[in-house]
Amino acid sequence: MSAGHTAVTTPGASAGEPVISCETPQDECGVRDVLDRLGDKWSVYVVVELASGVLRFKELQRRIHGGISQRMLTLTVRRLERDGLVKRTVYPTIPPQVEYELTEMGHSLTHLVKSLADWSIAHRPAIAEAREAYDARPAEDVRT
Amino acid sequence: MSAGHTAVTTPGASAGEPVISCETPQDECGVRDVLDRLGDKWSVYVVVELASGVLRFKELQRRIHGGISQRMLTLTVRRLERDGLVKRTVYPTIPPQVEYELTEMGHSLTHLVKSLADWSIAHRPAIAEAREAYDARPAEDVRT
DNA sequence: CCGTATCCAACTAGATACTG
DNA sequence: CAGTATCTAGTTGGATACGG
Repeated sequence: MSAGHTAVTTPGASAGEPVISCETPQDECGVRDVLDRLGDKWSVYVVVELASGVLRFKELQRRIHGGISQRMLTLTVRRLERDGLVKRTVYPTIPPQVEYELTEMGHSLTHLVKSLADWSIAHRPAIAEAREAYDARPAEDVRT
Repeated sequence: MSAGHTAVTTPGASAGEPVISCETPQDECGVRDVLDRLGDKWSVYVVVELASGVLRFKELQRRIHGGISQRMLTLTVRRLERDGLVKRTVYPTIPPQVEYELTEMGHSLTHLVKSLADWSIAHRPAIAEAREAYDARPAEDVRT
């Protein structure tokens, strides 16, 4: 609670009262920070996989189903490590062995990821429906 | 609760127990859906501004401080409209007038945005510290 | 006023090859 | 095993000009 101010009221009401307000609107109360971290293609996958325990590089790569390349996995874990969300441990053995695990802060992020997942699952049908309705309309259907 | 299964345990513990598990790991319990929607540069800003009420196109553009272009604002509100998060109302007047507002679903999203903001604000100092520590190290400091 | 169309710059990500 | 280097393709976003 040091930077920026955030306030909410019940969002069920259509509009009128402020739901989110920031003293520094430029950086959106800092939401942008998290989004930049989670918005890329692979970070969330890595966090989710590491949520259940320590993993080595190759094992981590195998578990990510989309088929992440070595390069992208390296970039992703490096970013997460730099932000203090992932701890990287190198054992100078032959062959080399590197282990990755979430830090405390990284684990706290899994809460957010779960919230996102829950919201997504809950609203997926509604979103799919909205998309179909939108895509199916005659293109001049933009009146009130 | 129709697609995918999600489960959590307390994430304070270092590791071991599953924190998040999915039956369809490929799409990460659907987190990817939300992230794709919120991960772009402007969606969150639009949602935040609309959270406090109905706005016209130009007014919306003015309120977004990063200086969003007409093009990007159009693309962003169209995506949000297509997903059923934003309602677009056209008054066929001269000059034309278009109003944007959050739908119920859109308002429920502001909860998530607030969670993201809170987490970001709470951990921003720790992240900044981690980055400095990471950037300041001698580049061969990768031992245990 | 509210867009759409076009062009262009920047960034992201994949494939591949090579190293300690 | 765990990367790094390089090259290339695809996507995103900004600037600008024009249309209803």
